[in-house]
Amino acid sequence: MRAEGLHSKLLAAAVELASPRLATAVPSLRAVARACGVSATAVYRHFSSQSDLNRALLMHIDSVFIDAMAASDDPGLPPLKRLHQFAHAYVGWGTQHPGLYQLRFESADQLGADYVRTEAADELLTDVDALLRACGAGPDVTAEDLWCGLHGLVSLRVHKPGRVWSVGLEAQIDRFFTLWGLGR
Amino acid sequence: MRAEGLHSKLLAAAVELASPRLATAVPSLRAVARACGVSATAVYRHFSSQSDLNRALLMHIDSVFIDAMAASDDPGLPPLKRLHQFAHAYVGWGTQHPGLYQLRFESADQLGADYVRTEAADELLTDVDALLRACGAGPDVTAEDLWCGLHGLVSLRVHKPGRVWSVGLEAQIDRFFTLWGLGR
DNA sequence: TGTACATCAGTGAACGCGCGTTCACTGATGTAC
DNA sequence: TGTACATCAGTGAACGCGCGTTCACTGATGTAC
Repeated sequence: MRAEGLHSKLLAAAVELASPRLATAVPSLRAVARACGVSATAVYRHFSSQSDLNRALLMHIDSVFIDAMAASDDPGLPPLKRLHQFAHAYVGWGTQHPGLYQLRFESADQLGADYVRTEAADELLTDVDALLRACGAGPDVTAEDLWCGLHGLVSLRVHKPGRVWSVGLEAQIDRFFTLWGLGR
Repeated sequence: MRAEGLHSKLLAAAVELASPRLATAVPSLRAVARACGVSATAVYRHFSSQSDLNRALLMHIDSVFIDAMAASDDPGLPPLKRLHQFAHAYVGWGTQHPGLYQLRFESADQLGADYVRTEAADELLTDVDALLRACGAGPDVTAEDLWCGLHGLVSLRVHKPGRVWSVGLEAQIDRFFTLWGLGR
């Protein structure tokens, strides 16, 4: 097994363990090793401690998230269309990877501060804000507001899986946009 | 020590342990016993198992939440005023008891389904919906939408305590209301 | 009123578990001469 | 090309920890006669 091989295998296993609904916290070091069919001590060849592994996991999740957002964007499209696509991609990513979403947006600060490099996410917010301006959104609609709104949608759906909602998720997003004066 | 005494002391200790930011999960049975200055086995006189204690804790948190909402309401006020008060009370409760908020709205389903009796919360939603109608809110603004929006505000603030927001929490609530056509 | 007894809320020791971490080790790979 | 050696990614045994849970127990309180 090549050195690089196990390193990324461990990270991938950690992501896979954290991904589904079940994950209430970061996966244990031993669980990650087990998932790779490797002894617990082998992990220490690649990460100096559990918190080092956690840090790597959270950074990895962050880049997975950023990549998903970037992949959903097409700068050639009109701003309003791009905004809609961002929103749906954000909500889609969250609901498809509830465990990762939870770790990225609802746990990182508990697991230890400054785990997540926030520059990329902040850039994203700046970009979205520019799109909002380009769409002629009112001064009282910021990327932060949009983020809060979308987060609320994702978070509640993810945490109340049994609940029956009176309106579909996609439709609810569109309704938010309409209220913000950003209807289709 | 009277029997009833320890029972509620344990519950109160569990709430206190869960309340602050630190709480990443439900407090352990031993930690609760320790906080009451009592042996771990004493807990079994009052709760049949850890999950029984958890269930009681979550139900207790739910009633604390419902009580806080009820206390903030004054049926004598005009509907719009009542809506505003509900919103601020909801967000205030969440940010003042982040650990409880997290357990009530972002963990319950992970800890074991049907822990929380949802009737009271559903009633609350129904009441809020009635208030929205009474305020002449558009058909595309439901209590669910309001809940999602407010939850997004609370959740992100609670989970990103270090983040600097471009607008204060109270102002952001009012901005949401304005967008919904429910300005002051 | 005093004695015998049942009740029951508490105790402390012990269990097996998964955890993070350490330690001395093994054995394959790569390099120096 | 062959031999000696260093490197280093892996192993398994062991540690101490906090956890939930069990067990036999103690000692105060309340009741029956």
